[in-house]
Amino acid sequence: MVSGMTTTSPQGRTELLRPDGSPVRVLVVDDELSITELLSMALRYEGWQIRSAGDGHGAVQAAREFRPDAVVLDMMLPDMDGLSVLGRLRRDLPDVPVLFLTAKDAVEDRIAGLTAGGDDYVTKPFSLEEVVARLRGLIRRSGAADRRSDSVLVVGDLTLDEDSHEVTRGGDGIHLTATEFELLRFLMRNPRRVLSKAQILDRVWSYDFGGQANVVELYISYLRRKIDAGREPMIHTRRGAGYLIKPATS
Amino acid sequence: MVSGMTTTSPQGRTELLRPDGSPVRVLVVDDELSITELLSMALRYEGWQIRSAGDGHGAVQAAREFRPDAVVLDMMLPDMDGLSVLGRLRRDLPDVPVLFLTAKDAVEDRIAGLTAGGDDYVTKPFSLEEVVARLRGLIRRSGAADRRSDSVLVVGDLTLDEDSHEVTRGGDGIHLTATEFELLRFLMRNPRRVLSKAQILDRVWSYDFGGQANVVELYISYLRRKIDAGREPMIHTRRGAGYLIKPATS
DNA sequence: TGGGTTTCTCAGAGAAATCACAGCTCGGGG
DNA sequence: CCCCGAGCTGTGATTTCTCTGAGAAACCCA
Repeated sequence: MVSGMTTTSPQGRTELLRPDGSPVRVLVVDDELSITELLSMALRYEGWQIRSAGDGHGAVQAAREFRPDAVVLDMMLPDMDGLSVLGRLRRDLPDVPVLFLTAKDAVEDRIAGLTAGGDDYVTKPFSLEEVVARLRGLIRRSGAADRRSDSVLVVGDLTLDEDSHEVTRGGDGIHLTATEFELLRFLMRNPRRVLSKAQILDRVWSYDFGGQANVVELYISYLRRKIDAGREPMIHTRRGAGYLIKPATS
Repeated sequence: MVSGMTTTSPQGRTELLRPDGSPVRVLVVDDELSITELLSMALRYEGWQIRSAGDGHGAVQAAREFRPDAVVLDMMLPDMDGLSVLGRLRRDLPDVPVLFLTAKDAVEDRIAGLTAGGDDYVTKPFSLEEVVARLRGLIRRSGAADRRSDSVLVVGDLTLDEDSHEVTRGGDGIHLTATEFELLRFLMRNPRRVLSKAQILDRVWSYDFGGQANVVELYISYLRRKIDAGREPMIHTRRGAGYLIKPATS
């Protein structure tokens, strides 16, 4: 394995690697076990190496020995407030990018200041696609990952830019809402693979979504109107199994 | 012998092996003995090494010493809830993929996040083919077995892709329904082997199927129309014994 | 606060898949 | 050569799945 290249995950997605070819390391800090579990699972699936901590002190200690390339940090920890944790993390790892997890009603301007340095944040409850995407962005921009693997997904004549959120089909710009964008990104990250409605719901909707399963059908319908409208369809239904996206010409 | 390759079993099926050539290990956890029995038998038949447990504590202990490559976990256990079991399993085996078994009507009540990490689930009552297929997928993707073993079954000029659910014969795409797909997959995983109607019924239909036995004949008929239509037949009847599939040229 | 946008529920229409049933075919033993 | 039982397949009823319109509620930005 050549050092610092991108390789292909079992899903056929490209994954980030460090310059020496070892997997990217991410530290997950949250006091709710179910959240660290959820995130660890999802991030491991990206091919990353994960360590988790349940409080501020654990986080600082773990950071010191694990030396992560990125940190996911809940702002509400039992023992220390988020800013203190951040300060101590930065003492050991000055350049590590941090993805903050905050409650929806948290003070926005506080966060705004924090993310000024290139960090980012998501509000709870989040969707896994969102967390993974932001984290990928942070790691990519921090330079921890070697290849400036580009942020554009391409399937056939359809493109999706994860940075600018621009989507085009056959050169024409297409406006998508946030949810539509997340759904399309998930599909495009798994081209030619059947994704069940349950999988989609798990990845694209927030982990506490308790609604009707047919939102997936609904959003697939929206996407088709925008992406496939009057063209060779790229989004296909596998009745009883799920949906998949693939280039029109095949 | 290259490490992590696939090899051919005495039956002619390709089976997953661990990098060191030893059989894949699977832990089955369910409190209903009939279910663990059923699964153990089916999975042993795959050439895998099986251990089973009837409750959460047993599962955790078994995982610790057996060190399985995958776990089949019923979400309804007498002593602990599924998430706790999962948490403890993950503490010892951070990367082990898990196939969850859930009641059909429990689907709404939050499977959330379960499939998030690349794990998967099936609802009870399940068909054995479904369980085996998902488990194979999980193990393949987890990297416990050879990563390059792709997901395409080939018999003669007939191919079946377990990821995209695409089926082709002589290069032509063929559309199959969910049940037809499962049936063909079972046949193709046992090429040149006679499979009795009872075996087929047991593997492809749910274990609580109570219908007429001639559904198998019916679906064989459907399959023939689609894959043998006007070609050298690949699906053959062994009167009084069952059916088998084999390459046309032989 | 107010209007446009987005998300989501609900429900009905329509399509597709599954399966029971029944009559027909075919192969092989006597 | 006939008969019987196993296997095949057409018909159609029923169930299940999917799509989508309509509208309510939440949200966002000015």
